[in-house]
Amino acid sequence: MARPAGGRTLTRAAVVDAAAALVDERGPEGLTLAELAKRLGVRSPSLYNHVDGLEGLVRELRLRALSDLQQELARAAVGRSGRDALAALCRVYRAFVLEHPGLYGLTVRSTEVEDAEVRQAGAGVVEVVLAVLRGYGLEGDDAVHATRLLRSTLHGFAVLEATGGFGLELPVEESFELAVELLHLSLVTLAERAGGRARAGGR
Amino acid sequence: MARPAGGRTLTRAAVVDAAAALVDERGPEGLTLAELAKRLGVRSPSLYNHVDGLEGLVRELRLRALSDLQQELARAAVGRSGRDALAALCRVYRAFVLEHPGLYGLTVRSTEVEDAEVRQAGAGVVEVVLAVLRGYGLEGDDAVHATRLLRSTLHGFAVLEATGGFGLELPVEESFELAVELLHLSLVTLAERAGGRARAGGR
DNA sequence: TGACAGGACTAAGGTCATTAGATTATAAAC
DNA sequence: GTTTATAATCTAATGACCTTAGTCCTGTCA
Repeated sequence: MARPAGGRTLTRAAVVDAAAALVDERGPEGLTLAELAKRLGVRSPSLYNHVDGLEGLVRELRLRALSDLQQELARAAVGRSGRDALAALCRVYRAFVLEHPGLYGLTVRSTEVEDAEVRQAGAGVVEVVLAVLRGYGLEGDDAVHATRLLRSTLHGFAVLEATGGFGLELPVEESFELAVELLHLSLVTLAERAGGRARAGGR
Repeated sequence: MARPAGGRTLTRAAVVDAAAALVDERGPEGLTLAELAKRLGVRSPSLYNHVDGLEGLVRELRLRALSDLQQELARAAVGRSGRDALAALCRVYRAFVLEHPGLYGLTVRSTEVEDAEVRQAGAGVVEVVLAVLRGYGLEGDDAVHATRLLRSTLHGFAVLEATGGFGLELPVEESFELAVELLHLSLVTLAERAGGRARAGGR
């Protein structure tokens, strides 16, 4: 049988779906074309008809992760502003990483080559964060600084939690809510300062 | 030649040294026993005399990374307190990750198995952070929450920066200094609240 | 001087990614 | 309805890598 009889053939989306499930289940090490093919009931060379090798597959997963994350963040932020928006954004971010640790982990891998599409997908996520910060009255350089801080905290917290980095008995939930509150405070402070500078004549 | 003539033989430390250099240079993907052996002028099976396979080597590197990081953090924090200590700690943390991205990256890998030694090495790092927080008057649960926040921010910032996650022209340096300042502010706020709760009778 | 232990080697097996070439089912064209 | 083309699958084969088993040499110690 050189081609399946049932009329049904594999599709790129199906491959990426299965790969996403696999990497979340087994981690980055467990993401192999061999195992993926086995799950799809196919031989590994067949995957090359739908995906450009392992590297291409990872790229595909990265794009999907960023796109999904952006979508969820946007849905959480819409209709809210200020502290509400921040809290919703943070919680969704954390939940995403905890639910899709493997997929999210691929996001970070150093982009050796300049990949415009991946970069743009990343920019989409940043855009949502920026929108929330606009609710604090932050613009320009301050907004960029704040975005970096926010992303750093969220990324760091979620990754450390997902990899078991918080080894204590104290509930992680509380730590997270406190972190969000302190972030809110920081953003308010930053916005006030920026406002002060503006009123003083932009110096 | 089944054994080198010069009387000089390989040592575990030499293997780990070379591995650390390799992973910083080529990233986690580039860390292979084959390449490592080549650099050490030896065949790959010979490495098994000094290290327990690739997995054992990674474990060794993880221990070294945590130990080195703890040492550098401790040296930075000693003799300082409060904001000075915090700033020094943060800068050293960031510098460490930027100088040893590959080595540091191994630190995070999910510890599937409960490895007491690795966990203890991680606890050593946490200890230094806790010591700095004590300078803010933070103790108990609050100190743990604060440690989590601090580690999250530092980890997130450094990793995002090291992997090229901050793709803009705005200087990362400024963002970092601002983040440290806002962290300081958050810690002060948290300490004040804790003090207030204590004076109110522990409620 | 002779045994022994440490450390390097060769040989070999297994997993994986990847390429090349053969085969066939579906779909389009006639 | 038959023919042709395309697309997707397969088998076979190569090369990188990790790992184990077993051999051999060198330095040390009794």
